[in-house]
Amino acid sequence: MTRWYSFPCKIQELQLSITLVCGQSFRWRESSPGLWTNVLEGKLWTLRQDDSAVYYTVTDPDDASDALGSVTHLEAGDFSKHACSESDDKYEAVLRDYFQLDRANLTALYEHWGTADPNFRKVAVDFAGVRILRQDPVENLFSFICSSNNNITRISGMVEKLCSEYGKKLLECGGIDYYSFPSVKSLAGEGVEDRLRELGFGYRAKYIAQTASYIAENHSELWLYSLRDRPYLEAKAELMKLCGVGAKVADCVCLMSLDKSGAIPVDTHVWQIAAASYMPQLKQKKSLTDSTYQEIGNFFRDLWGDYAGWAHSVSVLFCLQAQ
DNA sequence: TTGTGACCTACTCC
DNA sequence: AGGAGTAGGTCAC
Repeated sequence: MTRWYSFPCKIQELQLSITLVCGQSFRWRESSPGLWTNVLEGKLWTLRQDDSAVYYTVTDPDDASDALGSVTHLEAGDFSKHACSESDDKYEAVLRDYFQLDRANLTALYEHWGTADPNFRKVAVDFAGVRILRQDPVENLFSFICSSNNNITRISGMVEKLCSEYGKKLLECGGIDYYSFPSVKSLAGEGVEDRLRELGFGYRAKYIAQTASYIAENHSELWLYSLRDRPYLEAKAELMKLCGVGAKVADCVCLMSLDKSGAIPVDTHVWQIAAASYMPQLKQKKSLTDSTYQEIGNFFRDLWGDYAGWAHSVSVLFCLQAQ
């Protein structure tokens, strides 16, 4: 029997429907209306929320008693039939960490950004509760190496292939196999580049294989995690030594898995936003140079403050919606 | 330093 | 039907 847990959480602090699919993580699926499913820390999670709480189930493949009780799917009205326990401390701690609920008060941050920036205030109306996730650095890094010059649909498919090809199968549920994200070591194996080429990764196949080999030979996965304890610019410089990791991807990893809340990935959208609404002098620039890249990041950090990277993600949503 | 073009693929548009 | 254009960049001149 699947057990549902819950903890109190206002929608202004966390909106799952936007946060989970706005291009931070490429693995969350809406397995049934209002239910979000993904693998986290080797377990299968399904989340749901209402105005006042987040509800969740966890299936641990190592726990035999769980194996048959997975729920990624509910018929209408099913939810009320499930008993809902208050919470399980260790599971709740995983989610609180992933959503950074104890790190940042989003309501206060929106207030701060809106006060500092009238443009932000307009955006915030439509996009409450958008948070930066605290992702696993390995998954975050390799997913965003896939993102270059690419679209979200294809990126998601590539990440899925990475998992089914090189990850570990955790369990099957509702006819779907769920995998862990591959380790650096498994991506550093023989023939990975050729295989990824076959799977349609294009030139990113080389980036993935080389980056994995480089980390496996010169560092370790722990090294990647340890960048959480280094200053922003140092962590970014380290990441940019990796093949296929330029300024934008490095900033994505800094922001989304290495705790650098001020990192601003300047992609084509951010460049457009900056030129259109904040820095008109950029309109005459033909391309995004290194110095312009830095100039844009510094501008927004100055405007929005320490959590500028978080505010930036909300603004990008507005830009995408406007298209 | 800044500017250009190539790089893989899949999907959209005409 | 099929070619051009493009999508949350990076690397090499």
